[in-house]
Amino acid sequence: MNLSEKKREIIEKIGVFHEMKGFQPVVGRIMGLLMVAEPAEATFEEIQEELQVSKGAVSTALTVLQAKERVEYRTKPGERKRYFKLRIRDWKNDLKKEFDEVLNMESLINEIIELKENKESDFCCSLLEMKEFFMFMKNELPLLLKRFEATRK
Amino acid sequence: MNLSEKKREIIEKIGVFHEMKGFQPVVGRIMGLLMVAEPAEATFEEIQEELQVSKGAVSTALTVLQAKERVEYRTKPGERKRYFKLRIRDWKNDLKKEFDEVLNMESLINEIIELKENKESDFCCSLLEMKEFFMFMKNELPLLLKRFEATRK
DNA sequence: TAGCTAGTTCATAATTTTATGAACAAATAA
DNA sequence: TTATTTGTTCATAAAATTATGAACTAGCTA
Repeated sequence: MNLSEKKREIIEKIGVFHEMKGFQPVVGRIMGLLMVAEPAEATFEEIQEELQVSKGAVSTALTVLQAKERVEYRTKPGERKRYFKLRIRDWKNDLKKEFDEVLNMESLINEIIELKENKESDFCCSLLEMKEFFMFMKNELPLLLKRFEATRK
Repeated sequence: MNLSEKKREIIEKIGVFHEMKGFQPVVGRIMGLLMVAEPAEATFEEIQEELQVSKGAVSTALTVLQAKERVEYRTKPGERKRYFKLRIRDWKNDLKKEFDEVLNMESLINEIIELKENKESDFCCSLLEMKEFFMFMKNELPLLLKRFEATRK
């Protein structure tokens, strides 16, 4: 493999980025590695050597990544090694999931509003405004995605 | 204070929600408490009693929340106690910050693309498409916010 | 059959995060 | 002045997360 210093830095950066999203450190680093690797795949052994972590850690992380549908593998004829790669072509679906998650906050906000005895308070007015914003976004985000796709034809 | 069972449940729910965003447990619970409290504020002591945590934990968490501009306090004449409350009226600014953060991914994607020797690969094409999507969103999200505000007049 | 290769599993160790509580500070009250 | 209230700070404890490495499995290969 033998990556450049620059690539190693970016792996760390991508790693931290994914840690912020709740992934374990090794999981994030693997995503980073598969981002900068060229071609964009790596074997179990290459991952282990490049990231300097134990077999167990690599195995666990790859299991997580496959369960979350972020990584898949192919094999080559006559070889038993697996070549792991990011399912990056699914990025639009992942994004839709993220949108949904954020927008599910609307139902949480609703629960809070329902509990409030005084719905006229400043606080409650802000909550209502937030709720309306999320309803608005729920509508608009899919339209935005469609418009983006239209620009790509 | 003496909150209902339902409110305690929602505090936990909001707490977990914020843990997912990288906040410490107590920090998340305090945001939850200040969401459901009526009126929407609480003293140091009330927070400590309601959440059953130590003074140190409350103090540290409130420092974090104030540093991140999520919480502020007021005092009442003749009282030394502070009444902490969420700066919920700033929610639109917080949202803008979150938008920016997500969209900063564009520069990270760019760094990766620049490093690639073969820019014709399937992987690189997906990266380029992602990059274009984030550029598109960078443009459209502020417009969307404006349109939302227009509906509120 | 025995010996590799390519991983998986899991008890335990190392590390990091989070919470505690005692000692302290600063302001007010008595 | 001394006591009380309202917190803060920080060393240490407790808990949770993460990584290790040895033992294992399953499929080839010789």
